[in-house]
Amino acid sequence: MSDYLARLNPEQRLAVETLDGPLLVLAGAGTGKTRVLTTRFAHILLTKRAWPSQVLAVTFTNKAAREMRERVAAMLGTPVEGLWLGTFHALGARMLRRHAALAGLQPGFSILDTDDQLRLLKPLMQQAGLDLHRFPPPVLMGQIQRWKDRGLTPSRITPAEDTDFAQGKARALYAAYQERLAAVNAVDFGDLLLHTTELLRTHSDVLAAYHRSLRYILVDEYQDTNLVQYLWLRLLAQEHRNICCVGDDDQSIYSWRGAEVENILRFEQDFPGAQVVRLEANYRSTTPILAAAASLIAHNEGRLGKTLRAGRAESDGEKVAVIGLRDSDEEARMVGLRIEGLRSEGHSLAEIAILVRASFQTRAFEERLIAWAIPYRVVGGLRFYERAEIRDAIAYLRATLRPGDDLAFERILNVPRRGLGDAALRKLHERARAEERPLAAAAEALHDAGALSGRVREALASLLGGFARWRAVLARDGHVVALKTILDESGYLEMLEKDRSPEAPGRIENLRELGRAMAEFETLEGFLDHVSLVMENDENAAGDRVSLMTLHAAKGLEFDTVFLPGWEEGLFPHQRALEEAGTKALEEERRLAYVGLTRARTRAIVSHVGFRRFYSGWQNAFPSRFLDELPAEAITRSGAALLEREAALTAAPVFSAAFPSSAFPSSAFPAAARFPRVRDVPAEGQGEARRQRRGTPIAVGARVFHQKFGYGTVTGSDEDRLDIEFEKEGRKRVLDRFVEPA
DNA sequence: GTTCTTCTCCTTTTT
DNA sequence: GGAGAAGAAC
Repeated sequence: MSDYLARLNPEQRLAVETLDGPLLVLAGAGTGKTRVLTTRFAHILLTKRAWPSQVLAVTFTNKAAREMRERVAAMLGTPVEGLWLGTFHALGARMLRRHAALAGLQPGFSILDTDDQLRLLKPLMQQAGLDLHRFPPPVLMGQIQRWKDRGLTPSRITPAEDTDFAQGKARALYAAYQERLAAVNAVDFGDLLLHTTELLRTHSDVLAAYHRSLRYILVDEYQDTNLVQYLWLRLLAQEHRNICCVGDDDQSIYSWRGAEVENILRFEQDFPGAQVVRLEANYRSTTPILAAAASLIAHNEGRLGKTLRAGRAESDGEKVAVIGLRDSDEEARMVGLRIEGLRSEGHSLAEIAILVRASFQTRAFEERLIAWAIPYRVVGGLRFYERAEIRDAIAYLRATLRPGDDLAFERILNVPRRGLGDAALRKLHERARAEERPLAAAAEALHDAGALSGRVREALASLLGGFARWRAVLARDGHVVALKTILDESGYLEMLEKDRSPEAPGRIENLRELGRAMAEFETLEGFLDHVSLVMENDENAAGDRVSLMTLHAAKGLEFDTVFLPGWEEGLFPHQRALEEAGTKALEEERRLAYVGLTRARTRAIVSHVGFRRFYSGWQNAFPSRFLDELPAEAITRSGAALLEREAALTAAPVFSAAFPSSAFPSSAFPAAARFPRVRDVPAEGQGEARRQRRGTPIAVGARVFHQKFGYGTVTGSDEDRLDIEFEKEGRKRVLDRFVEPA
């Protein structure tokens, strides 16, 4: 027996050695999921069942892909080339480049970011005569994305599915959007899988070729796949059926991004004859932490069912601490103090994490950690390539490389400011549309025709001249030199150098970093793909620092000590989940709590507060229902009684709509039943004066007078606002106290 | 065309 | 509270 197999427990070994036919590995938190995946991969190669190029291994994050690549290489003792290993999107992009023509694209297509997508969509919506205030482009973009997540091309959408947006205009706009994308030779993230799946569906020869070459399929985090990813996998696996999906239905936390837990729940029906292996021995956490997590998640229905059992020898340990505090400032202080304590006991800061529900919570902790000089890093947030200066630089490169890349051209047309504003852009668009040419070509034509005023003409000439030069530099000296030249000659660098804001030096440094990153690529094309698909922001990655991140970002990580602040109704579970009908959203929140607890190896500290800083003011809060779902024997509670008394003493009878009563089933929270839910704490009561003004309510349809706008008719109302159709001024929304009955 | 002011919004965000 | 967008004023 090879020694890499000997290192596995029996269930892990079964998961590695069951190579023929469909296999679902249900891997609970901390049960060695990554080890199983990488060992299985290496096992396939070492037993010569397939060549590296015949295995498809797919993950969700670049990090997971990188880790798998490294660990497989380590097991084989040699770096492996030619693997189909990567994220869904990276692999989709790779396939799509191979068969671009079949999807109506050229192989050099661009991959758009969110900004670009909206820039493309907006004008289409305007052309359709939509009021962009009533119908915000991001909402439509979201609808289109959801369709793409479900593998729906415009032609597959039925009218019945197109009722949510602007009286059924979404489908047509989606079709127009796809046409525009093709016209500028671009795709968005969703397209990487949508086009590829569509292509495999309709070109049996292409599909057959992949069936011949890809003999084994490995899928990580299967519970997070959406429908189009599922379809893609099923198409690729349908011939040989050697598909192994690893996942945990209890850790499905991305349904809002289109993930369908049903994929994992349905696996045995989708792949008849599938075998299922459960990994239940947890090697990560202590008994109390496991008990707390297990008891919590047991409140969810519709699970595939796993029971984590302690796999560690020294698995006894500290109970989970549940701490109630007065307010969120005190919570931050408590966390900071405890971190200080751990540090002085010699614990490494890198083994400590603060996991929050919503990103705004990080700020309070950051302030505290800064004040006490505790090094920390915020994980997540803006990725490197999402920064404005990086996107600008890339837009310059794209526009240089691809003269037809309208979106890139438009992005930098007036960055830095060169007097080419909206008016000039509109002209370019008109010309471009009339002649069906790219913006840059239209610009050239307009310029040559002498149809522009002096200033605009000069600015445009200089920019177009720049592109011509930069193209030559790119061809002659390569992309790194081209970037430097562009940043210099376009005035972009100068703009940043003149910028006195505190961010400016960092931006310049980011651009240098971009140059360094580019140097690692042979071609600009290769680099551009890398930057939109793979590049991440790993500054601050090194060093002994506390990690601060959202629960979502923490999935897959583990720490000795985990702080879980903000376990309060309305925050966690989040208000939106509470308002939703049914229990689906609430169960996802619970899974998020489960993910949080199971990140901890030896110490978990859960906290909740009575008053939380919220936007400008304060809101009072009540302990999360999840706290009641933790078993008494696995936790120690402190501070809760104090908290309740405090709430009783200070609560005032002001009701706010922010936390509807449905959030607080009185059975679960006696305190909540007795006391009002939410109030503004800042006592000096500025809030009151406003509220008392409610005199005679003004009904819809009433004729009213407004000091500034004159006479009008009320067409609608919302809280203390009235929508009024004014005779002179048109429709406006005003505060009710400024109008009087006419 | 740029700059100042006002209004509006505020969960999570693997690629 | 604070960011970002839209509108008004320059």
